[in-house]
Amino acid sequence: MPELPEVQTVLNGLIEVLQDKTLCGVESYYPGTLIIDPELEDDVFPAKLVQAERRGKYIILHLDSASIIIVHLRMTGKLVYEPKPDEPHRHERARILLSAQDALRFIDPRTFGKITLLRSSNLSRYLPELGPEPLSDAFDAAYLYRSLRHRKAPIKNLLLDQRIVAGLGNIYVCELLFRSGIKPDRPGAKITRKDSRLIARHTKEILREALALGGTSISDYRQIDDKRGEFQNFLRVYQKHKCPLGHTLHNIKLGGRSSFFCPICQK
DNA sequence: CAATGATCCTGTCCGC
DNA sequence: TGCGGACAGGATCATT
Repeated sequence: MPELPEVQTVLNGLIEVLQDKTLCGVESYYPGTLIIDPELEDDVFPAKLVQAERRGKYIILHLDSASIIIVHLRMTGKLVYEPKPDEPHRHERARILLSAQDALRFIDPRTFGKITLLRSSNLSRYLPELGPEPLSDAFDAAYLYRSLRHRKAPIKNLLLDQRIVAGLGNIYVCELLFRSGIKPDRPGAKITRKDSRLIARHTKEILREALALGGTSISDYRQIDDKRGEFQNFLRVYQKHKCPLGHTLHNIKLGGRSSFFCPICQK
């Protein structure tokens, strides 16, 4: 459930933690969590972090050894800084080793998360096709209208498609559609120019609000120092029974995801 | 190409 | 009290 605000918050914490640290290696304790590029050079570690960025829900760590670490938290992944880690925790799937015996633990009960270690020049090969960042100028009403006008899938599914816009997940899509007054099952082709403006505006608005509060902590998500985000206190429909006006909410499955909406406020 | 559905996985919750 | 089943969902793959 980490979406753009949660991933960005983790990245911000990671930049703090990795300041002046030397990365010494990666270990994995669960098959499939750590992916190693076959073309990776031999002498990757020790290495310094030279740049850390986020693209959609992917964290991209550029090392000075012409290599990159990509982290994807998926559902339940957590990065936890530990000055003196002992034996791997029950749900610890991998570990990024730092100087002076400290480490970043990758805790992931449901095991969907991935850490990839690759040669820098192969980055495009290891990142899927991703649409524009929702907070960038490229994500505007005109772009959205063009992307949706010939599609008959529900708007909810289309906004979850990372090829259309990168970084949204189930929680924020439910919330931004409520704010936009649009039912989640409306076909993309029925989204007007005016609706596109509402979606673009509310997407940016809600992401900025959530970023300012360190994200939404539902179930497993935590910041790198194990603090919760606070945006869950401002959700209006996700996992709620009534909208802010007191109307009873509906919950339908779209693309296998629960989709909360108000049958009165959303058209 | 577009749309849909299954799949992966385990902690948690619910009903009986 | 215990157990079986439903549920949570991001990305990928298979099918139509």
